[in-house]
Amino acid sequence: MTTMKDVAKLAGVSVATVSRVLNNKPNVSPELRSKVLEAVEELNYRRDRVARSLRAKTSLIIGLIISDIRNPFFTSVVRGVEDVAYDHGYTLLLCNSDEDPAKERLYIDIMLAERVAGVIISPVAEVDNYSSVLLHAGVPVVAMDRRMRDLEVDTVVVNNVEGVYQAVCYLIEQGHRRIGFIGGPTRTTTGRERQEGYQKALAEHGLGLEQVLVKIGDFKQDSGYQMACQLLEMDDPPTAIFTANNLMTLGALNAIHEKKLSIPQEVAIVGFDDMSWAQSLAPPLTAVAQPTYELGRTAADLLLRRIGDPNRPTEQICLEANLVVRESSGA
Amino acid sequence: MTTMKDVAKLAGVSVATVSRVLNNKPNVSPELRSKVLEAVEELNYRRDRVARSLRAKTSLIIGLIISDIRNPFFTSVVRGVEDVAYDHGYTLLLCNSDEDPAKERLYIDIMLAERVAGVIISPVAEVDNYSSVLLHAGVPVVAMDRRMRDLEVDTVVVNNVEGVYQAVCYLIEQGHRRIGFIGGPTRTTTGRERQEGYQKALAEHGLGLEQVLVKIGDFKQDSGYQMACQLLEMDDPPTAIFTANNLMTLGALNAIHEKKLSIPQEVAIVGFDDMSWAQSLAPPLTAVAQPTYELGRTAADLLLRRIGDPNRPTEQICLEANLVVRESSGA
DNA sequence: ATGAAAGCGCTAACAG
DNA sequence: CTGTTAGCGCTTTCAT
Repeated sequence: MTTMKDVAKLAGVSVATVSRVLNNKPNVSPELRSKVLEAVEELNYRRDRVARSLRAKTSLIIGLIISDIRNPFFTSVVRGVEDVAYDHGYTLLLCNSDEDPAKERLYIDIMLAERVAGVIISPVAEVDNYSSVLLHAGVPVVAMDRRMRDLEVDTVVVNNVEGVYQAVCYLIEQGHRRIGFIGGPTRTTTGRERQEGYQKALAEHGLGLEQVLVKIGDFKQDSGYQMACQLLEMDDPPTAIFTANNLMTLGALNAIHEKKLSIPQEVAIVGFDDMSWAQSLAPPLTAVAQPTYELGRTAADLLLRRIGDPNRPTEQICLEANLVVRESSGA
Repeated sequence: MTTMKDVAKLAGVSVATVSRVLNNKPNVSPELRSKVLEAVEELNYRRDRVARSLRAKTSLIIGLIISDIRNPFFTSVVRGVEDVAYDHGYTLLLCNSDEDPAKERLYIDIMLAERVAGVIISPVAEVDNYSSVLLHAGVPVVAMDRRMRDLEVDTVVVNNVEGVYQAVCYLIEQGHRRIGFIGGPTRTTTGRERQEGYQKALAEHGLGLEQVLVKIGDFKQDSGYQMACQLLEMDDPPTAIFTANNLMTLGALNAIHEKKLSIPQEVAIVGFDDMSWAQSLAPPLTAVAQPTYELGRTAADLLLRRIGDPNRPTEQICLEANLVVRESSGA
């Protein structure tokens, strides 16, 4: 492995000069600069990022802590983050908290130990967030998809309330009066805000909130299935169901198919999060589309901007979601 | 930030002893060990992984280079890798080569610069692989999903030939004689092997290979759509189509739906890779299921074993795929 | 504008 | 069994 010392020797300069050139610092004469660059080329020198990180007290790594890497929603988000990071020379340290606070904590400690340049996190819970240790250590943090309470951080989320509100209004306009809701954990802002959108739509149309129609799942496929079964097995089942994320939608669809109910005639369904296969479903799924890739890009942008200027005021960005009407919601 | 020096001072020992305790080295008396542990606890000390990496010449990071993070196939694979890595204290440096050799190269250089403990890669191409520089630098490498030629590395792949063979045989048994094939890039082993399975099935049933029925895409959704359109617009279109990965299957389905052809009556379809939404499609999709999560776990296992013993003979593992028959392939 | 030199926090000889 | 010490490769004062 060639080091800066080798480069310096070949170029006939000091290591300090090599470092200056490599970091695009001023105060290097053009001649020496090109000499160094030549030597770098000739030796095929690759700067050691670990040594750089130790000395500079920060790395070229961005930590990304998400709650379920298997969810296609996050996949697209990760891609957005990666694209921006790549353009700026950063690489991603990917962590899967798996909705587990202990795992999230451990990963946050690792972020610190790896001296990452910053962290983008989709927090497991809204409060009691261990992310504060990152902030105290001076590590930039961006909350993505889910907000964090009591913590002054840059944030980018989707307008969940409005997205669900639109969808449920649409169902009501289609004539539905009993609309089941399969939500996510209330410890997350996404879980609570989506439920809020549901309640808002009902209230504005003078429909009472029936607690029995509200089921809370865990954003995973199986809970969508379980909750849908509960709804459909009621004496007076809902004529429509809204599912608060993509995986639970899939689970609910399985339940509906299993019971051989026709969509949307016997039960209509609208899901949060539009996926690439939504239009190939039977029937094509009406869904609330969120700008997933943009969410990732925006989070990375916010982080990079804060890394560049740690003292700028924090920013809260809310991206809009929009309803894509297909056939599962009724004619 | 507290350092080992602080811990040593509080525990009344030398930094060497602290290091020994933290690394579970022998030759430390139980008393000192517990004293150190106490001090670590009290100071809430977190070892600096960067300094450790610089000195130890290796990090606790595993590099993961895949070709498309947005493909749900890789998502599940990543999860498998992550689970194993997490259990062993490693974290993942995630890189998305995007099927771009230049990006793959750049990421490989970064792996070296970050002194990763090892790299799991799903190579963009079978030959001319830059991964050799990793090997030369002594960095353990595992090829995953796709093989690398001319390079002696641990490898874990899926039995593509057999998987496709089964599927195409099934279609033939259903009475199909003209079966279209939408394949992947021939620079990848997955692309070539899946085509091989198709040809093998035809040959064994005495059916000639019609080049006009073989279309090569790029494993992305749009190419599945384009190629399916080409097939369906022929004067004498195939009565069945096999698509060589999940995204192209989605694209082909869109083409079929657009042309209002009924599945499987007017055209049957079978895809490679079984996804969670396959059974919710219209009609439920017959697919070749690969053990994606297991693929990731196995790759991580192989890598960890090589890190533990760099001189062990390389291992080639082939996981089996199996056909899941649903309705899209005909009665 | 350039170079010499002092560490960043840790591990691993080496010495005792 | 324990401590002292010499770096790992780089960035960054501080002189010049």
